Amino acid sequence: MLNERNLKNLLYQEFARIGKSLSSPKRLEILDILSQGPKSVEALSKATTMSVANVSQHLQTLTNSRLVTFQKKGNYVIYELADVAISNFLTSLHNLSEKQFVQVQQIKEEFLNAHLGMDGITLSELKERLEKGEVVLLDVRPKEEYEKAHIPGAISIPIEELREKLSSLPTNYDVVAYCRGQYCLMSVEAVEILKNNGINAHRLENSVQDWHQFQDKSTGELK
Amino acid sequence: MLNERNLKNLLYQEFARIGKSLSSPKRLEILDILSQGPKSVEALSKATTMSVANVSQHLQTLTNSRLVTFQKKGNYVIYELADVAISNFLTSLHNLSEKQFVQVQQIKEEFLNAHLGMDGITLSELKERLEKGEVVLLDVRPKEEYEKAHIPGAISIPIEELREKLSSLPTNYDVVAYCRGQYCLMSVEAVEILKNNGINAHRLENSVQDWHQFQDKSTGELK
DNA sequence: CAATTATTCAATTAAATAGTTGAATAGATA
DNA sequence: TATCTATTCAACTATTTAATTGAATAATTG
Repeated sequence: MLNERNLKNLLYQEFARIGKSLSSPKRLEILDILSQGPKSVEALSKATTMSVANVSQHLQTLTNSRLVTFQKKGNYVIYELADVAISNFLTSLHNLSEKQFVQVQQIKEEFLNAHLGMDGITLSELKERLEKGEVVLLDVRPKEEYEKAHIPGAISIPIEELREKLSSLPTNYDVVAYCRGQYCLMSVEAVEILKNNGINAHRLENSVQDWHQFQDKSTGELK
Repeated sequence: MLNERNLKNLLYQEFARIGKSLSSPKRLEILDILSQGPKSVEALSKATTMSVANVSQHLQTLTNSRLVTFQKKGNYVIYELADVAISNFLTSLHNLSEKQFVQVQQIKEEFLNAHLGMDGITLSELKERLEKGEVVLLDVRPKEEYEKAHIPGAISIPIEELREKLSSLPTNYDVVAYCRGQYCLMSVEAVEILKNNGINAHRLENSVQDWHQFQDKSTGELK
């Protein structure tokens, strides 16, 4: 019988398929890593310090809830997020989580402190230094995201390619790296790589969206 | 020991607290109902056809993950969403889910078919008829959401108050009801109430955001 | 103050889930 | 063809979870 109650049950069951996928910390970490770009099972296993079999199992539940897709490349199976929308959704989960739990904020700060010398930079500092031509702004997200939208003046070097392309960066400028926002760790990694190679680097913890809001606000004030 | 791995584990555990809350169809339904406004345990129990004890238990997990808050009102305990951001987050979950699963779309359509005579109206039809002054546009979301943003020309009557305020509506105009978008059922209920009271009503399945996008696109075309 | 009402608590059961282990596949290489 | 490698499968254990039941609270009403 397909009455209203049953229809609702069906609908919420479908919604919950995604929720179930997001209910395991390990799966959330896998999704986060995949939001940096496609990865093999083995690579995910290393990055998360989980057994290969376990990662494989998690990837199957993620495949079932259509959050990831895969394709075989020779011996390897390469997984990736099924849609860019998923990356945005994860970001909003992070933000919501921070809003509800003070400890999330604290953990993040401890994490940044652990990465010594992770100097941040604010949006207004960035704007000022960009206008003076003092800094190079580096977008380390996957190319597609950069192409969709980026902070004006930014150049794109996805984190995966940063090590190879270091030479294309000027050494006499400071570099400011950014990615998707506070809980996006690609910019943290980027700053570390840059510093290890003698380039003075800062992390911008804001996202493209934050930048737009900042612009709207400051032009709004001028009126 | 608080090394990088442990920090990551902690962080993803926190994120997963919210995910866990979203992993049960029943809890998602409770959240959806609460996004229409504050409700007592009993009211939620009736609306979901779950036992009171069961609803109470779910509400406790939701309280623990900070998605809902409550306050005692005499004999009753009134629960509500902890933040407006949660309502938006749920909407994006619905949209993501529809994107990933064709069946979600199908279930929705069966649901609308089950509500006989649920005539929809498109954004461009609405615009035309609004300009001609043929229709009254009715926003049935909670007052706060209307105040934050609404489709220009819309009047606000939250679904909870619709029955009492029916008399304030003109009977010689068609009414178009809208709420948060496709999976928001308040507008469905509104159209039913209106029709039952001899008012010719249509449902707009778009959200305020959809309307903005529609405006941007149509003004864009004029350039 | 006894009865009523709304909610929560505590204990139980059945089902679902996460992680481990070792074997099975399937593609690549030698 | 034999061997190696990346991944998946299947079986199992330990936990966690959802829902039910009946009792316990706590505010309200007569």
